[in-house]
Amino acid sequence: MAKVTPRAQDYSEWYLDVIREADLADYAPVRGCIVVKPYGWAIYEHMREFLDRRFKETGHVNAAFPLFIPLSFLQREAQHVQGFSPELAVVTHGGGEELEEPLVVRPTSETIIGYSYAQWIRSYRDLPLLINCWNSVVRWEKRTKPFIRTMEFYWQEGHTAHATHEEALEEVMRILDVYYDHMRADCALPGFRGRKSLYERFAGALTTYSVESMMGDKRSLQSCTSHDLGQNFARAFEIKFLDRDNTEKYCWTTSWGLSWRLLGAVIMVHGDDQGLRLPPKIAPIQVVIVPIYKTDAEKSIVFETAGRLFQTLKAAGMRVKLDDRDETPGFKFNDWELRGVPVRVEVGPKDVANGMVGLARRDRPGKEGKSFVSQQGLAEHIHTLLQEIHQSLLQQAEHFLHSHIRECNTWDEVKEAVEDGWALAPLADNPANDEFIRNNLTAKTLNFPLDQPEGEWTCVVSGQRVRERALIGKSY
RNA sequence: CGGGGAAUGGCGCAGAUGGUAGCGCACACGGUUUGGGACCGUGAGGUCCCGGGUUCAAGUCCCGGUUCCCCGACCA
Repeated sequence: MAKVTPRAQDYSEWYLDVIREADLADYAPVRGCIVVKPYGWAIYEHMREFLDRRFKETGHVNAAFPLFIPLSFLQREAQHVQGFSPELAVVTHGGGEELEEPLVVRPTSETIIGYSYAQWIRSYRDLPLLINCWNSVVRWEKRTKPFIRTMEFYWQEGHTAHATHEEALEEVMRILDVYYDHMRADCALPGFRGRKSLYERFAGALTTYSVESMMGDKRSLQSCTSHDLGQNFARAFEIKFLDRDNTEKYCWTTSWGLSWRLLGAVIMVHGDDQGLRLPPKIAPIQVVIVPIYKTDAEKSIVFETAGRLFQTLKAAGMRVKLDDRDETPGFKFNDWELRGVPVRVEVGPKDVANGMVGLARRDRPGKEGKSFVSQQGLAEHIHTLLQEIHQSLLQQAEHFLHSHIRECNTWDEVKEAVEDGWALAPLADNPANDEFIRNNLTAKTLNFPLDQPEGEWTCVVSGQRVRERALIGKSY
């Protein structure tokens, strides 16, 4: 009766099965694109609300910029165009006529936003300019996977301009922390903040920072990025300001993004053989109440209690659903487990008589996660339980992550480590080393974690003395 | 973009040797059920991925294309 391929049997099949069975998304009739169904979108919406709040708390405002970008804009920044050219969707015709200048469907908006910023910014008083956009972008990807890599994907992209490099750097790190906190506090996803290697940095950036997450198959997912763009885009788009000293200077800009791929990470990190396991904060339904009855008489008393509990939990601010479908309890249990609902409340005739309810927590399988508790104080109880479930999911993921990272000091150790996780190894930040890794392993440099042990070691590739270790692993 | 699989009802699949499609689940209706994916009966649902070709006849054979999955290269 299993509808979901066991995770251990075929991780990729399992992932696709969960997406289908939990009703998150469908394939679209266009290659590499997906249709996100209401349940999947609801999760994304919650993630978005939390992030948006954090952006606003740190002084950012939202705005919108065009989907189409003149091709020439992309070409103004040499590295940028080189990096993105292979994956551009280009519009050459409109209204039945060939366009004078092709329009690019935005792969990211640095260029078109740079154009506006150049017009908006005149004085140091206009800085910093802190804008975020919720939109979708298009990249002509060769190989796609729902949520993880789609040709069109929804995300947010932040773009800021500052008077000094120091301020820009502060912004880059502030956002990296916003992402990191969002991942942990809202999505129960641990990860490593770090600097991308020069080889892996964003096309056009001075430095790129990322959070790397470990999926259930021990491959890495770059969950988000925050870029120090230096003055590269400011020079390309003439984003200048008159400083206090009455001299004209180029701005220092940043950009940063987090996409719906993070939802893919939530599925991959927390899901199990029963299906999805959602962190309570982003679960569209946090508590489901399943009534249990045989006769009509039982039905009516059970529903009376279930309805009352529903109102109580709702009034306590929880997203709760009373499942009144005409299905057997067993069916409903499995159904909601598949959809990852964190807490299930079971109300049967015995419970009504005893003033109790059955409680099942999704983070623990089977009987282990089941208990019976009093209807008195149920809201408080579940409120605490939801927090516990969040912590438990985070801890499980963290344990998995840390137990699959190995400190390595030689190339042979790295080679072995990436077969079952990530290596943390001394590495010189030189593109030649990245290429060596990519050419000799099916792994790559993930990032140089911000938290580094003190010391000096020998680079596992070049033999140089270095003071930094990099995470190396297979990745999506 | 290279290599390998695959495409048949919503989902999962079966359809040697060519003869005009079937099963399980899901769906609709009726009844019996309901504390871990209930059962019986009745019923509805299919351009067999698309386009050509071979043939009296194509889900099946041939050619071309599209999409999906896996492994690489490339990228959030």
